[in-house]
Amino acid sequence: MRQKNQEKYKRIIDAATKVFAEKGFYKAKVSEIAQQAGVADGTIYIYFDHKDDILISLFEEKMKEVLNNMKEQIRSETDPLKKIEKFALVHLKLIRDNKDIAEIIQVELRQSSKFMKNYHNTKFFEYLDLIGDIIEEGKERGLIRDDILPGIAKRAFFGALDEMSRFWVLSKKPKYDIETASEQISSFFINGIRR
Amino acid sequence: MRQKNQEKYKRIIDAATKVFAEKGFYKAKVSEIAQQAGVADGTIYIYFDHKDDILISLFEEKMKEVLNNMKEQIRSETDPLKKIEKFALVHLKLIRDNKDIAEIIQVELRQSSKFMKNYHNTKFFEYLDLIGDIIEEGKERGLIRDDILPGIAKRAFFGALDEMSRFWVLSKKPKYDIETASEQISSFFINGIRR
DNA sequence: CTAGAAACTGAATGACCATTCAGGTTAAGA
DNA sequence: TCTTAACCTGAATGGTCATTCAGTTTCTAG
Repeated sequence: MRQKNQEKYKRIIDAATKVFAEKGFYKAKVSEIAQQAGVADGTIYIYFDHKDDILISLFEEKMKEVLNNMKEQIRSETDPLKKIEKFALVHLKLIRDNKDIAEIIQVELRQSSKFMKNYHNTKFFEYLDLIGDIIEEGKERGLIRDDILPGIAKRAFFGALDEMSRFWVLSKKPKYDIETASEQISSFFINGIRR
Repeated sequence: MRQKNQEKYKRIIDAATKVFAEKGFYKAKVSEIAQQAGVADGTIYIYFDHKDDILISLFEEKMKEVLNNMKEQIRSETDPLKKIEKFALVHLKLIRDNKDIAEIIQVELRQSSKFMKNYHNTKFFEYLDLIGDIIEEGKERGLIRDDILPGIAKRAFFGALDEMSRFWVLSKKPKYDIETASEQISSFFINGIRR
């Protein structure tokens, strides 16, 4: 089923991305997703069990991409501090180039914790851990202060980037460009934690 | 009306705080808020126009408190860098002591942009600006680097704190205590931006 | 104490939409 | 060409609330 017509599955996911981003999960109508995807309402239920299931699948798909992409990009740097810079830049570029995904991650990621008490967003934690690992590495190499707690630092760094994204996603006219913001944020952070 | 029985108005707001925090805005039933507040369903509509209106009023009320409280606490410090430390501590304490409010600000603040395209959360921007102002002051006094852009820095700092809050709000067993987290975060940030 | 207004109540209404399913279409193999 | 299983369709169903409002209670002022 999800094998026969993978193309249709993707089309629904993409339609959902667009509709969820625009209206938010609860205001989005399944029929609108169907229309956007060019299929009948009922067809959605051949590919997904519930409306919830669409959102969850969407997350999984998109986060997988994001995660792989980020890993790839980070790999090219060897210096942990450079990796942090790279992370910031890639993250913000991702936001700029994929507003829809950004908006969903922004808004629905929060929602989802409540929305599905059981659904644990593993991929998101993996993403956070990319930062954690870089910090660990930096500590081992003596580039980062010993007293830094990676569990806090990774969240602080992600949070900083994420809040900046929110600003972009919500405002019409971006006030700062990606490069400036990513430089500033990684500079605060690197100066803040380096030895 | 909102004058006659201000006590009932508050009771509804408090009930809504509890219910929204637990279920999220969309899954929260007006009838449940009514029950929680000990009034009839219809009574809600004497005090509020729509369900939306409850959420917005709730924001206004709570943010007013938060804002005043923060201003008060900050005032006692004179050194901008100390103010930043204080801000972090007060913010995180607030989260710890008001999980319900925290959860709503966390989740619904995001939602609200989409949820009411027109509603501009002034109070939230005021809150952000508290940080912006501290940074400006620090720059003027030569304590903070000239190249720091307060518009970015304030968001980065808030984002860091906010992401940490999210972690607490969502996880059962807080891994770090407020004091540690606030020290770490303000230390990254202060070292990151100081001259 | 009494009339009228203001508040309050909660059952009834009606809109909205996720989900279903009876019937149609497509495609592949014989 | 025929069969039939897999797919797809979209109108109909049913459940869920937000919101209303006719009726009741409480308050106020004269």
